[in-house]
Amino acid sequence: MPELPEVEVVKRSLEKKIVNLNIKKVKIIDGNLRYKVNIKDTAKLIGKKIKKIKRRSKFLIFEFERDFLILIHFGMTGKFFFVNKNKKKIKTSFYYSLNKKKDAKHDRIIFIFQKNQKLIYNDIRKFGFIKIYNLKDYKKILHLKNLGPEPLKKNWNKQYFNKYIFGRKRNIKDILMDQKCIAGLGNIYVNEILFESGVRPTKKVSMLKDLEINKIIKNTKKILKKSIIQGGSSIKDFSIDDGKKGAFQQYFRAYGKQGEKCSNVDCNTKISKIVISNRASFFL
DNA sequence: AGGCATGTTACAGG
DNA sequence: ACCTGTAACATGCC
Repeated sequence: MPELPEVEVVKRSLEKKIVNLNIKKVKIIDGNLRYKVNIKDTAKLIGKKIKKIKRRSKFLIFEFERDFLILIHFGMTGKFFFVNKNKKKIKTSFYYSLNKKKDAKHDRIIFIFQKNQKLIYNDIRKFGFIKIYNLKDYKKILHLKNLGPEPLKKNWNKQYFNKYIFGRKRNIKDILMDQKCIAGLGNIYVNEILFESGVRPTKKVSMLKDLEINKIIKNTKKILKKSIIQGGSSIKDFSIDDGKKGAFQQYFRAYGKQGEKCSNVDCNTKISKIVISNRASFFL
């Protein structure tokens, strides 16, 4: 799925397209996402205007006037297409085939606005979800309740991290993947952050040196910021506005690089791949 | 054919 | 109650 940088890029793209548009109709083609989407729920949105789009971790939040909000998670393969007034279809996310017919096969939910503008939620594997909540229940949303700090905010810092890992026995990779510790990282960025920091993913958090912790904190921010500027990563194919592609994948130093020579100066070691907690991990 | 894939969460056991 | 590890979800690609 989209990790934090990709979701942020989608958020910025959608802000320019759908804020202040009124929902005229919601079409459910296949509501069997991670959580069932019902007509009864989507009917509440008819006639409502999207006032604001927010991001928390890998979640997107559309806020409507007064009463409702929708919470969106892309799972592994969720994405949006926006169809504008000229019927031009613009993808705002990643991971799809180059075959348009195949693509349309996975359109799941369609939000229709005035003048035939549409926002299409497309999801191959259907791990993603769209949930509707009352705005007043914001604080009760379980998905958001237990999330750790945003990596780009000040509360992702050494003091917090030291406190979090104190007494824990897990390895650093699992800890960074854990959304309760830090929200928004996934397998790709955790691999990149640890590689950049020179810390093996298998290292127990109790064994981390002060210097390593500093590097991990600093590189989290550095790598995520750079990726957002680059328009996120595109593993399959990814375009934001007007078919521009995310470009951060060309800066990957670890993810998917098994067997390749390390990119550090004067380093001839090949990158190896192992599986940790069922996820591929790349390191020296 | 079998393994793998950018993720979350329900559940079981300590 | 907290901490940790594992399986499950659905689909396509190599």
